[in-house]
Amino acid sequence: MRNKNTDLRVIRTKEAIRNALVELIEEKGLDALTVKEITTKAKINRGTFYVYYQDKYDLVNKCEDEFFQELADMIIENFSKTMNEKKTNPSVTIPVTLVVSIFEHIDRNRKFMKAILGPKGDLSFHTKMKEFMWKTLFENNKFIQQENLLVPIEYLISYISSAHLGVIQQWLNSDKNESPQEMAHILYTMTANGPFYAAGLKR
Amino acid sequence: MRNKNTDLRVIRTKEAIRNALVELIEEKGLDALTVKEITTKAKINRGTFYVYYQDKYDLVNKCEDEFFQELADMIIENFSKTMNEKKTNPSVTIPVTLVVSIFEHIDRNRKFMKAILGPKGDLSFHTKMKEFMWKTLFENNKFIQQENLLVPIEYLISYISSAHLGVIQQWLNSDKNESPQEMAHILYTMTANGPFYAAGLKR
DNA sequence: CATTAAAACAACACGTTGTCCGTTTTGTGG
DNA sequence: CCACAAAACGGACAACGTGTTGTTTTAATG
Repeated sequence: MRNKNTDLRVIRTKEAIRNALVELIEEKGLDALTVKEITTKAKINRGTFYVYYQDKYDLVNKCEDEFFQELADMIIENFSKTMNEKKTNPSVTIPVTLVVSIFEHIDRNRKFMKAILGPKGDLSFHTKMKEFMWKTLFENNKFIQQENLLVPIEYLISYISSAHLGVIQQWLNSDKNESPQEMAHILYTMTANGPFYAAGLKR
Repeated sequence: MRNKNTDLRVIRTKEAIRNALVELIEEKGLDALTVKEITTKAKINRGTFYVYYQDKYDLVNKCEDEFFQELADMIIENFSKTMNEKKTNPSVTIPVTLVVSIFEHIDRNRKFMKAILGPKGDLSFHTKMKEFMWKTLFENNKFIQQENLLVPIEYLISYISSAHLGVIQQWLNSDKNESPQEMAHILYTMTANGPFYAAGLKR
């Protein structure tokens, strides 16, 4: 019995397709690129593309889903690891190490992320990212007490998740390449104390 | 000599095209819709579309540019008006009334804005909005002193503009319909004191 | 009501799409 | 190392949207 997932030809073809996709998104945008262009750049037969994907949107969705699956797996692993560290060093806080891990995972997929989150990328991925951040960072915790809120919760959610996504996009486009640790600290400074504080307008 | 801008047929045709565009963005998204679908829904001949627009992207760009032009005009008017009020009542602050006016202008174009900023809208418009907000709110002012910054300025910019855009999107999708005044206050609370403060986590 | 521009109509070549074939190449398990 | 299943190929197909053009019909305006 042969295995589709280990056949080198399959791996090679799929990789070529995905690399071509990322390049073409950067070059001319997801909307404008065609299946024909993908297969030409990937140097494969156009018919072969349709063996693995229905169309270009099926392709990007599968890439995106894969990213989120790995991210979710990583977070579960990170969570249990942090809990163990907490036993010996109780000062470790989960959210901080979690944010660092998320930035590390984004960094591992930097090319893809830069393309898909860039100005010619996939709008629906933005929404997926915001939803994912919200679910992961705020679901199942007791940080937010409804009765203490000074603003409607849906605006608080939108504010934080959009702000974080915006910072991630900026990070991907910057050349300075701050470390995941630095990025987590930057985000914490602005979210905990407010952008005005971070701008030096308040104390 | 006939005037293209007053001929009722021209006005009717252009309006039908733009209404059809908004509806189709909501229905199936900007990427997926075709010129043929626009003209069918607008009940005009497909050839007529090309008299006024090169393609669907030319159409959305012209709609977007029109929105920004009106917004810019409104802001200039609002600015001089606020300066006059300031003479009799010095407590009036420019940024607050400006944000209120911006929300009012978005509200006047609510259908279009909801579609174009929605999950199937135009990604490049998001960028345009962030750039516009930044230019309008922070250009030519001395709010931010570089030397006082606790985080790199580009991340501060990205954080604030993305957060604000996210709140606007949430507002467009909500049914509760907060007033522009309420929205300006909500945004101020979160930006001045920070999201954590707005969440009741700090004092 | 006559004038004249706008809109409708029809037909065109062109490119992409998605889906077929049958054929050739190639990696893998025995 | 070899046989073979599977993968990749090359080509063909109808269907569809695109952008353009030339002609006819319609309707706003003075």
